[in-house]
Amino acid sequence: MAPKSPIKNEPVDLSKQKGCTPERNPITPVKLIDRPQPDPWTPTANLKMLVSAASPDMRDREKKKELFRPIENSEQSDTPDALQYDMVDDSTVDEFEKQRPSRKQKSLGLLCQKFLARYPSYPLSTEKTTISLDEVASILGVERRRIYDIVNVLESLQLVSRVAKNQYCWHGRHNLGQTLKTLQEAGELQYGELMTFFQHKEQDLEYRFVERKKDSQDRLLLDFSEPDCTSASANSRKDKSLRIMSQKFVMLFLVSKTKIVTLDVAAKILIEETQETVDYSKFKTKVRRLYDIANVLTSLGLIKKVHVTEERGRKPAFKWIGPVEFPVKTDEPRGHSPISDPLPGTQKGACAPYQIYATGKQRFTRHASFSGAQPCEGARRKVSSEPSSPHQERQACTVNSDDYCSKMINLAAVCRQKIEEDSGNEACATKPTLNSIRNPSTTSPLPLHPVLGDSDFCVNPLPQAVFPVVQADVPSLSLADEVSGPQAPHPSTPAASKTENGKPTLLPNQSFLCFPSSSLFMLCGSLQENNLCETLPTPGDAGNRSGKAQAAVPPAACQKRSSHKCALSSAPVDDEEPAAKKQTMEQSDVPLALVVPKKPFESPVAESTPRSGCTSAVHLGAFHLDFASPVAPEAADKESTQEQEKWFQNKNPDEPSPGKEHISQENAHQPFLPQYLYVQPTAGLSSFNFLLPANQAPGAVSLAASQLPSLSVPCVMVPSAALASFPLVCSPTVTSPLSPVPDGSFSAAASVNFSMSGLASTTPLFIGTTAVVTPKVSPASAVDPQQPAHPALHLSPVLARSCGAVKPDSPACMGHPVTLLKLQQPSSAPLTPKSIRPARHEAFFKTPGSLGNPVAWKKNEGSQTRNTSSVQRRLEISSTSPD
DNA sequence: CGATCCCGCCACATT
DNA sequence: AATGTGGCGGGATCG
Repeated sequence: MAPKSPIKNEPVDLSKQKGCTPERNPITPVKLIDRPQPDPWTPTANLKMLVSAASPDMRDREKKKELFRPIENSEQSDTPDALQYDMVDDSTVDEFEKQRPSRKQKSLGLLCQKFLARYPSYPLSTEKTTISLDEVASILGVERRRIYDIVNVLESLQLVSRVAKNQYCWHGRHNLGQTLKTLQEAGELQYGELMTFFQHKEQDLEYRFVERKKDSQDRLLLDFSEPDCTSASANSRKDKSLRIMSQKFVMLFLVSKTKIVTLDVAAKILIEETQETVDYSKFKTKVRRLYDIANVLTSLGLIKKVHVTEERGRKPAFKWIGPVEFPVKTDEPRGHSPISDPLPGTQKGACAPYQIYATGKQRFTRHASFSGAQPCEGARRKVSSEPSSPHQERQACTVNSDDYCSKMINLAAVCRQKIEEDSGNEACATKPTLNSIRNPSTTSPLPLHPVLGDSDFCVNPLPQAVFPVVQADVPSLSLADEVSGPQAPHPSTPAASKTENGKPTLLPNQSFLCFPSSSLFMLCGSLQENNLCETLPTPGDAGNRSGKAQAAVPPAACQKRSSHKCALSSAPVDDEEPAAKKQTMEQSDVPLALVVPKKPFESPVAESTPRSGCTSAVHLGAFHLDFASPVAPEAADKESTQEQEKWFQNKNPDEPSPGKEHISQENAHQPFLPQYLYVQPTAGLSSFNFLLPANQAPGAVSLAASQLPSLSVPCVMVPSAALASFPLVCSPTVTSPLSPVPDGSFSAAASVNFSMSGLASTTPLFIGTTAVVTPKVSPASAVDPQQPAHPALHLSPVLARSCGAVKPDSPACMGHPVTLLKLQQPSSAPLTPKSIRPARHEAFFKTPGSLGNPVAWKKNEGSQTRNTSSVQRRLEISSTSPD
């Protein structure tokens, strides 16, 4: 085997440890050749070579479809093949060149495969494999930096853990299921609810993500990190974004119904507050990182590349092919649950180990698992970091509170200002920007986009498919099940169909259900729960309960980790405590979404289609688009890039974009709208456009109750999550109009409402057409981190109340949620979305139309029609109450 | 030309 | 200060 195909060898370089300049000249074959030759071949080296060589080849082959998975077991097997290939290929010099380490050969994905090939997927529990970064780097012939990329991702999934300085401990996939479960739970908690509920789109998801992201993400991260790597926690902030991003990214998949996530969307979601910076460049950077992560995940056989075709075009996306939900959390683990089918390939082995694992320990509580899981590291790091914890924790409750708070505060301040200013004008638009910036920013998908956005949003398509899908998925989760099951069963869909003209599906969407989402529970606290349950038909009480439990649990779990930190985040959550409030507060965001579009679980149909990726994919795409293109109105023409940039950078074309951060505020201030306010979010991606009727003043609040019902529908369309954050003011008038807006109009909506009245307390409302919003942000005034937005679906009642009543301090939150629920349900049929829906739809449609916004609207309309339908729009209201 | 993403500078963290 | 980590984004490749 002499063949050391130089080329290949080169990369490999047995030689040495990092020292070897890996390849500064990758290209030049000569050098390559030289290097390799000189080196003595060690067995390892050969292996390396082989592997490296093979990998590419293999990869190519497989590439066609799936990625790899090949290697795992077999280093050996690969080798042979590799050799052969090499031999053949290499035979000639030319070939060398060819093969020369093309980019592909150097790809992170390939590198990761090589890396993984070195270790058993399911190592014996007893043995512990330590990984030396330097060693691996040298073996694989890459710079250490690259290894970090791989290891960080693996660490996020707990496949490895850092033991010490250059040392990592290989755990293998034993815990993978657990980890994924945990992530799923975490994701659900944070975003999940929405997601679940919302079938449609990911918009929701996105929103949620965005919104919540901050908090939750952080939390999650913390949690994980703590357990695993404490360092993270200890580390400061910066912490390994890659790790965090990886977890978040995975969470997106796990929470996603479709299991398909486009890069755009993911990037948006992941962009955290970043506020200021938000520009396009940031987005690009995020995308780059996602590619890195995706490559590793692909190598792990957890995802695969796919393309989502949208109207506009196809977007790159990734589909989760790893184990899918672990529906039941608890039980599954044990047996082997099948968590799923893991990978298509052979991997099955995994299962076995899995089982074992499960048996072994921790599985009980998922939470526990986390915490328990990593021994080594946790210990180490934690120790270090811990100290401060108490302190932090406290705040933690607030969670990130600092950040949050600050943000909130800022927002509030901004809002106020705006309001004031606006007041002058009258309309008060709030400014989304702030929020957006901070948190949510990322997301806002705006409907407005000329191009995509709306339509996507609207989701025309989705409706049917989506729902079904959702349902299907949802069930898996206990919460979901509960909720959905009971409530919505059929109604929605059918009803929907009826109602709407053409789109039945839409209806479903539109209709909202009240779910007792986990969050709800939380929010409601004990009180709520009951109500909820009652309201909802819930099929199974148990279900509900479970739901609750879950809800409660998860957080706890997350937090659980021994670490204090965890506590922080989770703290509120803990079931134990009565402090429902706290929880609520903290999570407020999350839970909020009370109302959800219904989904008929049961409908078989839906199930059947569940995954239809297409649909979902589409949706996603749409979302993406939105995000991406948020550009919207303004930039429509411009290139995408530019557009994007604009978005990010410019908030509004019209408006000057101030500086980054502040800008948003400024924007808010701006009086723009004569009639409507258009707000673009600065923050990154999200660009939202809001149109608010200027007319109404904040006073609108009045609407409240009475309007509620009606309102819900009409007014606002808020696409992005971002919106959520913003406080909106509705104009009463608008609402009233429920009427007619042409559907076509798009999602965009008009929002309206609210008066935040002042803002003082301001409760921010969010209205999402589709989505929802989670208003985490909302707290305009108060800003508590906690506050939660409640997603009220309906907003109406809630809103009204909240608005009116809203008091920041008061625990309104709790109340709100409840209210909401009631509202919907009140009708006996919660479901009856039908009746409602129609109205809403119209309203929505009309609204926009009526609103007519400027450019944005136009664009939107043109592009799509959002369909009203689509999403149901939910309004969410967040009341922020604060404190 | 857009999608990917390698490469390695450089800042920050840890030792 | 040295070394470990890893954010980040320019710009090369790929398709």
